[in-house]
Amino acid sequence: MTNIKDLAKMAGVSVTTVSRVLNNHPYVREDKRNAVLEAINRSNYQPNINAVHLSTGKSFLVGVVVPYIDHPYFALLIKGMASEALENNYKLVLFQTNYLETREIEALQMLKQKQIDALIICSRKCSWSTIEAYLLYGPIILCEDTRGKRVSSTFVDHYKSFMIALEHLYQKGHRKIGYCIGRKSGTNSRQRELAFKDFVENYHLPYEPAYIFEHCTHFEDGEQVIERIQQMSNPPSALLVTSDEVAAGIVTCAQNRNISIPGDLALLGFNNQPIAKMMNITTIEIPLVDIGRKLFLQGINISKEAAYQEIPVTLIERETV
Amino acid sequence: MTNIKDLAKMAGVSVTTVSRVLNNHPYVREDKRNAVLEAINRSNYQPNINAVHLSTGKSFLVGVVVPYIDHPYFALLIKGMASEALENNYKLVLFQTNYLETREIEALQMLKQKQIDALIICSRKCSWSTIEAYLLYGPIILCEDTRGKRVSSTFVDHYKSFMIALEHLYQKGHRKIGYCIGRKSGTNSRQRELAFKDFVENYHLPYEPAYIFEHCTHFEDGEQVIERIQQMSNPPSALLVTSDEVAAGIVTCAQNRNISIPGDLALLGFNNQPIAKMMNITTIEIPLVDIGRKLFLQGINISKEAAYQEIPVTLIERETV
DNA sequence: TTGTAAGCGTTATCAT
DNA sequence: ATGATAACGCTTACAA
Repeated sequence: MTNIKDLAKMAGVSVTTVSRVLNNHPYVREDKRNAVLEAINRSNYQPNINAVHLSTGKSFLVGVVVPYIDHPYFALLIKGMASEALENNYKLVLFQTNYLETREIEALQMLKQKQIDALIICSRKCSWSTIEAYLLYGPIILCEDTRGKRVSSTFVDHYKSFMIALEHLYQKGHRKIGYCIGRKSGTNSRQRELAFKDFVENYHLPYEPAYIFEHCTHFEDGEQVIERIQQMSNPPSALLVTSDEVAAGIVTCAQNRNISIPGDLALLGFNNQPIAKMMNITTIEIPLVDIGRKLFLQGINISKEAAYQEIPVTLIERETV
Repeated sequence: MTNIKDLAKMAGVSVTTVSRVLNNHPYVREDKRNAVLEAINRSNYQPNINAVHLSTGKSFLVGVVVPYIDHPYFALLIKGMASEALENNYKLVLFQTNYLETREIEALQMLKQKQIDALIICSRKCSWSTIEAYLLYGPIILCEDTRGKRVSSTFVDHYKSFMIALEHLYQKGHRKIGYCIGRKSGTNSRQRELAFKDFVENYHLPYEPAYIFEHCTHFEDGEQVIERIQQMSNPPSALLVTSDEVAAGIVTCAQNRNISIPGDLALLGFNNQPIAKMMNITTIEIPLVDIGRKLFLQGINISKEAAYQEIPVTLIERETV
């Protein structure tokens, strides 16, 4: 493997000069520059990036923490980050955690070890104080409302968006409303639960815990929802579904069992994924790809101040409500 | 940032000794070891991994090239690799290429630059000779049949599996068979096309180019397939669909338009994804997560010889054929 | 068992 | 404009 020293020898210049032409620095005479360039070509030279990293203290790697990669929500977020990474010459290091705290900490450690320049946490299990302890070592960006804290974030106000959705259902005459969610813990989930409680209280509706369906993340999870609803003596008439993917699964399963949508059950999805359009699912659009881009940009922007970007959502009416 | 030198000073030993306890080497007296350990605790020390990499020439990073991350086929492959990476203390660097050759080359460059220890290419656009040129710099693993070439691979014989599927359809009485595929180029696709041609020839069936549907990768692509079929005067009676996701989309769209499955159109999917089970889709099971694991292991195994692992597939009969 | 010192391949500082 | 040389933080002969 030829290195910068070899090049210097071949071109009859110093390593400094080689480094200069490599990095497009000024102050190098044309003939020397050419000599170096030629040496580079002849030798099939490639810089050892680890050496560069050690020397510069940067890695051009950004870590991304997601619970699951094989979930459209996160896949879309990643998509946005990946495209922005490409434009800025960064690479993404992926951490799939399955919501295991130890794996999140591994990612945090990599930040501390300087193997990554920044860490974007799309959804977390670990406590706030854990994260805080690592803030010292590099930017950590979150995809949840962090206003008031010393970390940047791009997020949607899930309280607000849930409220929009609930109000819409109410307008359409629904009084027995439930919702499907991935997990009950987590900042975003708690925001939604709060919205739900406030809504129910506001309109003097009964709070019905059985109307909350957990573990709804994939298409196929729709089946359980339908099953449980069918067993209920007093089932909900409408469901907020925090992922279009799951909403699509519910629609499909409902069709198979001759449950009419929205007649017997109204459905309001989230994200406005392509599948929602195809299946005509009413949904709350969340520009995930765009959020991904913004998250990434926050990660590589070295402004000391924490920034908080709230992303607005919009209701898209289709045929399931 | 405290470094190994500081530790040495604090513990009153040499850097070598510190390095030894850091790496669990033998030959270090208990009291010195403890002194170092204590210094580590006191100082909140964390090794700079880039320095380690430069020194050792290893990065414990493995690159993964996929065209799209937000596609279940690749997501499942990645899932397998990620879990194996975890067990072996490696991290994954993801390259989403969208089948752009330049992006594949970027990944190859990172191998050359030693930023990654190995590169796993799940699906490629670039030519064989391009890959060959980079073989020199580190292991490159492919997810396609590479027998006869000097690269390792884990793959399914798509010719064989397509043949199994086609035969099954034939047995069930189908004579007008078509198939849906992501893209027509690519090693795997060509294998399938070959199988299709041989099959058709074997049974003296007409080769009907219109029965081949390209650009079928996501659920929502099912809609176009149905649309095109409805416009045909002589539509196929059965379809091989190279992703269950798409098959599910076709089923859904068919239901909406009162097309009976398998009555009007039989469907045979691939992969046996969860969605196939839920929607009762007959499919060819391909153990993608397992393939992902094996690919990863090949990447980090430093045997000089190329290894070729063929993964068998099995037909799972359900209700769409 | 321990330590000195030479790498690893760059970039950055500082003379010249 | 150019080049020594130190620095980055670690591992690893080699010596003791």
